[in-house]
Amino acid sequence: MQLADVLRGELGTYKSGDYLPSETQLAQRFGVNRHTLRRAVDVLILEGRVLRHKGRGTCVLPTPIVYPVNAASAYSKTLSGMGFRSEAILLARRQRPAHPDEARDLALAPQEPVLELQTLRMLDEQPISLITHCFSARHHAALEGYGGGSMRQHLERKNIALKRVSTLIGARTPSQRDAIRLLMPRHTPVLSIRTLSSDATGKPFELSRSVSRADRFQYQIISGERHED
Amino acid sequence: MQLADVLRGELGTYKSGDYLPSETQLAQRFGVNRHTLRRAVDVLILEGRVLRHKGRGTCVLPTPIVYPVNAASAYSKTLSGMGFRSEAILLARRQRPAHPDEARDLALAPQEPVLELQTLRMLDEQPISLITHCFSARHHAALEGYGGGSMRQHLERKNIALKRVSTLIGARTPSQRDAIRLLMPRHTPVLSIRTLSSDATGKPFELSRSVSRADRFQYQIISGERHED
DNA sequence: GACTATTTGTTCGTATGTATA
DNA sequence: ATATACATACGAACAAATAGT
Repeated sequence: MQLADVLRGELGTYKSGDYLPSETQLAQRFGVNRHTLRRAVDVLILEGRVLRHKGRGTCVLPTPIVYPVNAASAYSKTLSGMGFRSEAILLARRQRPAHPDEARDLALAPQEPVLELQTLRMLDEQPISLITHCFSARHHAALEGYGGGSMRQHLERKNIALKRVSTLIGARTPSQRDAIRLLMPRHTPVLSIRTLSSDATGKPFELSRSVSRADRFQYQIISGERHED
Repeated sequence: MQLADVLRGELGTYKSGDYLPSETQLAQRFGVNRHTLRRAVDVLILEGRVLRHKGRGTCVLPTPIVYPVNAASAYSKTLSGMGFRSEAILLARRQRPAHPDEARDLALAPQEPVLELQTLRMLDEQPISLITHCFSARHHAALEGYGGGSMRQHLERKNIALKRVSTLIGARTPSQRDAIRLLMPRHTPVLSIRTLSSDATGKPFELSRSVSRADRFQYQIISGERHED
């Protein structure tokens, strides 16, 4: 822990992307065994400050900034208002049969086809959230033109106004796939948010599941306002 | 990882509270070095399944169950309605000068005294949340009789109806103190929730900060209803 | 209370495998 | 093809906490 403290203090002398001196060199410099040094670096990895690459070295990660995200408005609007470049990239679009719980929440027949869109939300060039939107395939026309950007804005252009019905917020460590796509260590917690939204008629329309880096993302709710996206 | 899988599979053969065979014995049985065995056990510790005690051994923890908590009503009510014994224990009560951000949120003069109450919320004998309530010391009379149980109910008996103003939800790993009080490993994420509530006149009254085991607690928001505790 | 055996905690030395440049 | 750097494993020793005598 002492060694980890020293190393953590020295991280500021590197630029993000820099590689630390090799384990052998650092171990020699501090007069400890390479194992001992590795265990100290393990702490920094658990904290998400550095990343080890076999055969290459240990590189320094950018210090994350925490962005509070207001639940009352769309992601993009809040964030761009704060002067950050917000971007949403469409990663995948596919059609598949609904899972039992999806069918229940979206009021579909079991196995009825759903349209699944997966987007990656970036903030200041840094991945923040991985969002999976799930709609009944009946609505595929409304989602035809979507190729990234704000999902809510896109639906508004199609004259569909969504209203949040329920939100479930939890935290966990990311799956390996999620960790890779969010460029984060597996040991750093993520906020996992699941929302169900209905259209103007009150019928369930969209089920969204998102995974967000908790070290860069906080969920804010201002009461009195309605929270939508 | 292979060894960890084997060990995890065998955990079912122990009762919670049992101690595993010693590291030397297990290492010998699997034909690996003690280090290797320790690294496998590290995985189970990270998963929160076992706990190591120096000089004593490695004991098996009870498998946690996840209880969804509806944010729209008081903790206690929702949970007791589900048939779980919910309990809130008063850990500490003290008066101290307000921190700058507390003074800001509660609209106090800098350094003005605040009353801090810390409670531990248990569910089925298991610690779930650690809550720090913070009030202006001017309200000490209203909190005189409180010795545990639902804070909201207590204030209602004093004719104080709180209204949630804002909620900020994040996730992180617990501090050592928090991990100890929640009887959880430091590597398992916690939900950290910060709320500001005002009284009927709209003046800020209570600032609460809570830390909850994310493996046993989820935050649910049902729209349309007001979310209060 | 002192002593001893047991068990986990930590560090070192050494060797070998594997990915990368 | 080679050197470098991280990944993994083994063996040994000692420290520190615990439990029992």
